[in-house]
Amino acid sequence: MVYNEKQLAIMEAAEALFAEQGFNGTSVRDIAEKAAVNLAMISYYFGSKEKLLEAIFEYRGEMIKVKLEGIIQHPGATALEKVNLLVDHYIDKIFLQQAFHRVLAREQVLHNNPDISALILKMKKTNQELIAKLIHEGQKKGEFKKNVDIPMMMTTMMGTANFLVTSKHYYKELSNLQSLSEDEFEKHIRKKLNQHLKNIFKNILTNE
Amino acid sequence: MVYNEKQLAIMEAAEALFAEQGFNGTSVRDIAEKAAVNLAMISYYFGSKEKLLEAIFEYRGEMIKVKLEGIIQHPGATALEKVNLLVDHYIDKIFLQQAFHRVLAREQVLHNNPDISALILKMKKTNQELIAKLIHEGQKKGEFKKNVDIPMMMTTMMGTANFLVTSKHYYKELSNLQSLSEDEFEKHIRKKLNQHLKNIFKNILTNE
Amino acid sequence: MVYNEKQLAIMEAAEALFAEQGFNGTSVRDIAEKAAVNLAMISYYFGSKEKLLEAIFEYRGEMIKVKLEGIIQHPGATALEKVNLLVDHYIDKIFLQQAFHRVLAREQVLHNNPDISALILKMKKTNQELIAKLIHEGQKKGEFKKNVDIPMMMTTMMGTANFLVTSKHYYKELSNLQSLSEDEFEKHIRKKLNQHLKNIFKNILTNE
Amino acid sequence: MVYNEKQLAIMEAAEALFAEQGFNGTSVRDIAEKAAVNLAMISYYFGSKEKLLEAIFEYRGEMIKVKLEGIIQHPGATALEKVNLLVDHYIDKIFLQQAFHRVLAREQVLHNNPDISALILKMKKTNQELIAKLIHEGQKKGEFKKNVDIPMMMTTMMGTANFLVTSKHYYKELSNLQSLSEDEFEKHIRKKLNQHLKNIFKNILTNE
DNA sequence: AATGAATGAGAATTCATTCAT
DNA sequence: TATGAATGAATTCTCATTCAT
Repeated sequence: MVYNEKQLAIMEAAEALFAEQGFNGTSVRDIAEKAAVNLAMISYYFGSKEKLLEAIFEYRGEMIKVKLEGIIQHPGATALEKVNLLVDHYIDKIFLQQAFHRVLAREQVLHNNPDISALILKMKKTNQELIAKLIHEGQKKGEFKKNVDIPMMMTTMMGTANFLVTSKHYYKELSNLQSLSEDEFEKHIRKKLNQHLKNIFKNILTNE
Repeated sequence: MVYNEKQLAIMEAAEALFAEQGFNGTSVRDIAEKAAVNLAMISYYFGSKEKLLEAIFEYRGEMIKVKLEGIIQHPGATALEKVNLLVDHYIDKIFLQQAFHRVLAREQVLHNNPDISALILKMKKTNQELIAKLIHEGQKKGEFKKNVDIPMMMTTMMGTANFLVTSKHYYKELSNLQSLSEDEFEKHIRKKLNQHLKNIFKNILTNE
Repeated sequence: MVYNEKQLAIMEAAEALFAEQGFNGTSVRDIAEKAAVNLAMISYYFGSKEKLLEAIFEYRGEMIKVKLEGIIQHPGATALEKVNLLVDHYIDKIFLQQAFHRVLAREQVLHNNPDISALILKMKKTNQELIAKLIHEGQKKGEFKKNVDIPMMMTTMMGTANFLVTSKHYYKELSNLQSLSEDEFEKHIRKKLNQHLKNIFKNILTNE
Repeated sequence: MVYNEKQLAIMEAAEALFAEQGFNGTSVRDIAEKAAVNLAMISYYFGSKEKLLEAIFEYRGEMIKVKLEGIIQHPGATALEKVNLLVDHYIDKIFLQQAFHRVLAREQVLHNNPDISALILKMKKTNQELIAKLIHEGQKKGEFKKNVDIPMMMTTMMGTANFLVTSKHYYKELSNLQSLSEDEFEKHIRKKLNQHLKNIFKNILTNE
C-alpha cells in the first residue's frame, strides 16, 4: 500500500490526535482541521474513522517489521550484544513514535474492533518471533540460560517502556525532575531506561 | 465520602464499561442501563460523566491507600520479604480490580482532565512513598544496595503488570495457551508474573 | 399501541411529506419543522426514520381494518348491495387518506424494507379476506357467478382508484376539466369512479 | 436525440436502479458502478441526475409513441379487435418494460419536477388520443355505445395493469401461487390480466 | 472526450444534560 | 428524592457536483 501526501498528512494528524485524546475523543473534524484537508477527504480516502485507524496500524506495523528485520541480521555480534541492540532500537522506536505507541497502548486495552486486534496480534507475533530467534541463537552458543520465559521478558521490556512513555509526565514529578527541560528530561529517562532494561535482561539471560 | 447503594451501583457499572469501551466510548445511557437506574440519576448524583470518573478514581485511590498502608507495617519480616509481600499484594490488587486498572491504564495516557491527572499523581505518589520507605529501611539494615533507582523499579513493576493484564488476551495466543480455561490461564500468569518480578527485584536490590 | 399528541403530529406531518416528496426525498428536518417538534424527538420516539414509516403503516393498517370490519356486517342487504357499499367505502377511504395512499402506492413498488413489505401484505390480506367473504356469500345465495377471479377484481378496484388518486392531476387536464375548482373536480371524479367500479363489478359478478 | 453506447448504458442502469430503489434512493455512484462508467460521466453527459431521469422519460416516451402508432393502423380489423390488440400491446409493453413502468408509477405520484410532469402528461395525452381515435371509429361504425368514459376506461386499463405489475409480489402470495416459478407466474398473470381487461372493455364498449 | 481528485452542503443519528413535576 | 420528557449541539458519513488535467 502506497499513500499519497494527503493521505499521509491525514494519518499523521490522526495519529497525533488519537494519542492525545483517544480514538473516541477525536472527531474527524479535528483530524481534517489538523491535517488541513477537507472534512470529506477522510471518508473519501479511508472510508471511515475506524478504517483510518486500521490504516495507521497497518502502516506502522509494516514500518516496525522492516526496521526490526534489519537488527537481527547484524553481523559479528554476540547474542547478548544483539539483545542490547534490540533494546536500543526498541527504545529508539518507542520514543520516536510516541504518538503511535500511545494509540497502541490505549487501543490494545479495548477489543471493540477485531480488525485492529488482529493487526496488533500480528505485530506482537512478529516482534516475539524475532526475539525468540535471538534468544535461541544465544542458547545454542551457550551464552544464555536454558529456561528463559520469553513472553514474560517481552512483557517487561514493552510494559516498562510503554509505561514510562505514557506516564512520563507523572514520572517527572515523582522523580523531582521538574527543573529539567523537556528535551533534557527525555534524554535522561531514555538513558535510565536503557541501562535498566539491559541490566534486567542480562540477569534474566545469563545469571544462574 | 460515603456513597449509597445506587451511587455504588452506578460507579461499578461505569467502571466496568469504561474498562471495556473507554470513557468516550461509553454513554451515560449504557451506564444507567447497566446499573439499572434512571438516566437522569447520573447527572443528579455526580453532576456529569466526568465527575463520575473522578469519583471512581477517588474511591479506588482511597481503597488502595488503606490496603497498602497495612502491608508496610508487617511485623517481623526482612526488607526483602516485605518487598516480596508488596509484589504479592500489588499483583493481587491489579488482578482483582482489573476493570479499574484498565481504566487507569487508558486514562493516564490522556491529560484532558486535570482533576483526573491530579488524582492519578496523588495515587502514584502514595505508592512511591511506601516503596521508598521499604527500600530505605532495607538499605539502612544493609540488606539492599545503595544505588537503587526506585522510580524505574516501580515503573517496571507497574508497567509489566499493567501490560500483562491489559494485553493478556494477546499473551495467551503468543504463549500458545489457548487450551487453558480463563481461570487456569489467569492463575498461570499470576504465578509467572509473581516469580518474574520477585527475581527482577531481588537482582536489582541485592546483586552487586 | 397508543400514541400521544406529539407522536401523532409527527406521524401526520411525515405522512403528508412522504406523500408529496417520497420517503427518501423527505428529511427528518422537514418532518420536525412541519410537526413543530424538536429534531431529536423523532429519533427519540420512533428510533429512526424507517421505524417512523413502519409506525405509520401499522397505525393506518389498524384503522383500515377496524373500518372494513364494520362494513361486512351491514344487516339486511343483498350481497351486491354490500359489494356496492364496499366500493363506496373504499373510495371514501382512498380519497380521505390520499396522503397515506400515495405513500402506499410509492412504497409497495419498492421492497427495500421487509418490515414494510410485511405490513403491506398483511393489510392486503385483510382486505382480500373481507371481499372473498362477501363474494362467497353472494355465490351461496345464487346472486353471483361461480367463477370469479377475486384477486384480479381487487386489483382492478385498487389499481383504478389508486391510479386515479395518484394521477388525478393528469386526469384533470386529459379530461379538459381545468375550469373546475379542486373540490368540484374531486367530487366529479369520485362520482365517476363510483359508477364505473360498480358497473364493472356488477358485470363481473352477475353477467353470464 | 441519438444516444451513444455509454449514454444508453447509463440510462439502462439508472432505469433499473430507479425502479428498484426509487430516484432519491439511488446515488449517481450506484449508477456509475452498474453502468461501468466513470462517476463524472453522468454529469458530463446528462448535466445532472434529474436531467438523466428526464432523458429516460423522453427516450421511453418516444419508443412508446412509435409503437402505438403502428397498432392503430392495423388494416382489416374491427374496432373491437383493434381495442383487443391495444390491450395486448399495452400489456406486452408494461411487462417488457417493467423497470420503466415502476419508475413511472413512482414518479407520477410526485410533482417535484415540472419537466418530468410535463413529459408524463405528454405521454398520457398521446396514449389517450390514440384510444379516443379507436373508440370514435367504433362508435361511428355502430360497433360501440355512444356514452363511453374514455379517461376512466384508460384509468382502469393502466391502473389495473400498473397495480398488478408493481404489486405482483403481493399478488403471488394472495393467490397462493408461491409454487410457480417466476416465469410461470408472470405468464399466468399476463393471461389473466389480458382476459380480464378485454372482458371489462367489451362490457363497457358494447353492453347496453 | 474523459476522469481522478476534491469539496460544500446536507443527511440521519446520538449525545450529555436540563427541567418541570 | 427521583424521573420522563425534551433538547441543542455535535457526531460521522454520503451526496451530487465541479474542476484541473
